[in-house]
Amino acid sequence: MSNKELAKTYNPAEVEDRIYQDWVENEYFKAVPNSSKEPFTIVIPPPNVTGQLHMGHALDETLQDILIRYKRMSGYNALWIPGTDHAGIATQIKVEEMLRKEEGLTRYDLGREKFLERVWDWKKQYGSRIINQLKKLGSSCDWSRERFTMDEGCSKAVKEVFVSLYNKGLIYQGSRIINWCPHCITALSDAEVEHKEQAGHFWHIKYPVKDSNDFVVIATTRPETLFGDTAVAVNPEDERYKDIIGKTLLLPLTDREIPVIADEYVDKEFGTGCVKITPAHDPNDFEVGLRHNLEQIKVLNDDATMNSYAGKYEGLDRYECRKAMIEDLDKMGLLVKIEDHSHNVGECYRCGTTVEPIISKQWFVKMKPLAKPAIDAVKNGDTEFVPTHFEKVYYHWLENIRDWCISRQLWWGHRIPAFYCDDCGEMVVTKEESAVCPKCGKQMRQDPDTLDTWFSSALWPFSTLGWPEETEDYKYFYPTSVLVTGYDIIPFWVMRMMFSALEQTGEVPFKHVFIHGLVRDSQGRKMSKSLGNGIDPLEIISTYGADALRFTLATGNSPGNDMRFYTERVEASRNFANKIWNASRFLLMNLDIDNIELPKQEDLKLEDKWILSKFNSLTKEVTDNLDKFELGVAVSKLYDFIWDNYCDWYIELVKPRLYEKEGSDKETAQKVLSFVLVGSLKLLHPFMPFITEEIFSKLPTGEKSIMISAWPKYNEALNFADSEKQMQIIMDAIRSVRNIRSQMNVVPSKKAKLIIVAEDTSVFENSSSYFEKLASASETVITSVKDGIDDNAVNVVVEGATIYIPLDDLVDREKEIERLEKELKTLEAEIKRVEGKLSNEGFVKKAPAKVIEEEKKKGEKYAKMLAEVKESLSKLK
RNA sequence: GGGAGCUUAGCUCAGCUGGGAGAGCAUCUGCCUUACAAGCAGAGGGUCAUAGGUUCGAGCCCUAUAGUUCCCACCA
Repeated sequence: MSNKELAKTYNPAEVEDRIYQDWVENEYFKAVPNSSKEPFTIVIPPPNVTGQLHMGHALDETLQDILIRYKRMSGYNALWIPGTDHAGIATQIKVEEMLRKEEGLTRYDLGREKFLERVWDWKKQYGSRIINQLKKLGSSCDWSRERFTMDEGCSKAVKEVFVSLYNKGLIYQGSRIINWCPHCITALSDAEVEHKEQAGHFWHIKYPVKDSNDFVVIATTRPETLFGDTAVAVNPEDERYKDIIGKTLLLPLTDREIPVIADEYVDKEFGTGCVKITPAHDPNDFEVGLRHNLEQIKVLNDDATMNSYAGKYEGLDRYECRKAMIEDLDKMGLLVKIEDHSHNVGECYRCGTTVEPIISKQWFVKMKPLAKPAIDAVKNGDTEFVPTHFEKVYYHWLENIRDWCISRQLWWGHRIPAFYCDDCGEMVVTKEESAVCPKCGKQMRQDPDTLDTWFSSALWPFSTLGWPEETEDYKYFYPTSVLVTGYDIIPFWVMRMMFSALEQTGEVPFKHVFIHGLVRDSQGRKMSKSLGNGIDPLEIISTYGADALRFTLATGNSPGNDMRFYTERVEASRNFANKIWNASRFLLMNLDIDNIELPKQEDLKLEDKWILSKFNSLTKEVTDNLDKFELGVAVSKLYDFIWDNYCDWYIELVKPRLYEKEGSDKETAQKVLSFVLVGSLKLLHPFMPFITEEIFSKLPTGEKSIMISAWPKYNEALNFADSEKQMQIIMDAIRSVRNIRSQMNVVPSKKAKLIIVAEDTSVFENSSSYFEKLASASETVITSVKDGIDDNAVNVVVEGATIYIPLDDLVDREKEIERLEKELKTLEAEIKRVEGKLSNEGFVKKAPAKVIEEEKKKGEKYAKMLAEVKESLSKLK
């Protein structure tokens, strides 16, 4: 196949990898600081190394790549930094699972060091897998800058931030109620706990009063925490329990005695009005405990089995214990009743295990002082959310935030840079690898815990640019331009990047936060492994091509909204790619010019001016939409323009000119076709990079690659409003003729004469070929007089003209009368509406002159058309 | 208990600051017209959730209601 010829259908598999390779080899993705250009920077939301590409990533990366490619073509120094996240818990769980399945080992069998080696092996394998998958999508990341949250630079940033926050008193160690996952055996932050409605029970249990036959009844949803009770509380205002305050209760199943205390916290109306207080296992009880100086008794081991405080139940799992003790309480006559009760239960966001609130010594970030500037930065517009309503979510989180528990009892992650002296108990926080006790000179032991994986993610926008060093990259590319991410991780990530950046760099990390929704299945369900309803983006790419996938994800979707994904939509996208392919194929078959340039103004014919003018405004609109993050709107305008205006109308209109042997008309048509195609390809390139590049390479543009070519600019000289309007009338006329012919069941092969009687014949000047080509006209007469037309000719009325089609032998009189009467009715209704509007005093007084003028024109137009229709009807009858 | 989003054609969704409702798919009719049947031409189909309000004018702004989805929340 010669260089110019294209295959009949577009085959993405044949071109994508080759083109991507080419881009990489030419280093088109690479960005280096250059003070003569304005930077445009995006850092990728780093996918987890555990994962593989799913539809959510595909959407996220597609949107980013569209923005990056658009800005790169627009002359910005566009940098897209790729990378992956070590994903502390997620990865550790995966590797532990693998070890257990394949080798029957636990991490403890291997020991910390060996285990970490295995995780790094895993990371090498899977981290590169996801990077390769990103490339399949066409992502134009600067791969020379690929980062990992645990690489040297990021680790350095983590230590820097930890130490600095610690020194400022913004990081502290303390014993608090935290969320504990007994499966992952680690503390979790509030954000990592998902609350789910669960059907549970209310167990009503008698606590006997000491030296009395009396008892109080408490209601609990977690009876097993009874062993940690150190008081029962009632509301001080509660008349029912006034005289019991201060008395001592015998805690069932134990030999402990606990007091009855009074505390405002208790709601008289809820439950029995008596609350068991378990300071070590409930955040509220913890607070009550502090107020009343109660002992904190922890009854659970790290794996949620009962400890020795549970007496004979020691060693049982929390739920087994619950079952056993309830049976025993029942036997003892202490169980009053069991009520059904649905309540929210916290689950680990990684493994789904029910989380236990447990008192534990952990590291925390003090949030209040950090939250304030982060709120202000959005309030004063330094960072803007798109769409803006997500700012509310953001504010809500930050305004109600509690201290962030950052320590994790995991091995995989950034080790907390705190060191302890086993001899004197001294603690040192330092960036150094090791520490010697400043008091007794002994080698210190590093904190075994690691940091929340989001601690390093929070630094991502600046740690990836070399911070804390004042690198050229950092100075030039920071702050970044836009962050693209799903609304589901605003609290995990966006918020934390905001306050971290403000605290560390004194600047917001990005100017815009572009939020997208979730990709759901065809029934609107979340795609998930357990449901098995996930659609693999790579399979879609191999069947339909990356461009079709990207186009689908970018189309019909507005910022922040979820979208449904189904293959019929991808097929439509693939068909669009094929349409462009064939239009280009057609052009190449008819192209004998060797450069792309605009013809001279005087050579332009009506249709040329029309398409150029349309293209010109398209350029403006698409650019405008992209600047406003309206990617879905932009891409559908491109679709309509290319398919409808360019292919279905313009190409058809100029075909006769192309088939001429030679001449300026032919050459002009070729030039306009090429110019508009190249321009359209450029506008489309961010959305469909591969096919646009492939076609571009076949066209005589003299440029090396579309991805580094210049973005089209609006050009006032190409604004032909009059031609657009004239063409519009002609197109309407053509459609009307087609419509009539179709209604009369006249096949296209049956040509018929057209007589166009126009008020102003210049509107239809030189339009004969259009009608012959597109409206099956055998010949077209354009006249201003209505003489000599067969009374039986079918006619159609358009703005400023009536078109007669002598189809005598073919016409069904009855049908034609019916059609005209219908037409008459609609016109009358229209006129009535316009008249009603114009006779409305309020409208005439208050509406803008432009709108009134338009209505008046419409009225005149309809009146003329109505007269024509009436005349035809009277002739037929 | 708070908060947010959604409700537009049979289905999935667009609709930018208020000025006569659109697309894709599906349906029906006719076309293999030398770029494309993954195509071309034509057609049908919508009291824009409901009820009020503001306005000369509301799918769009305001209020309430219903349905739906999601987020947040320490009522044991």
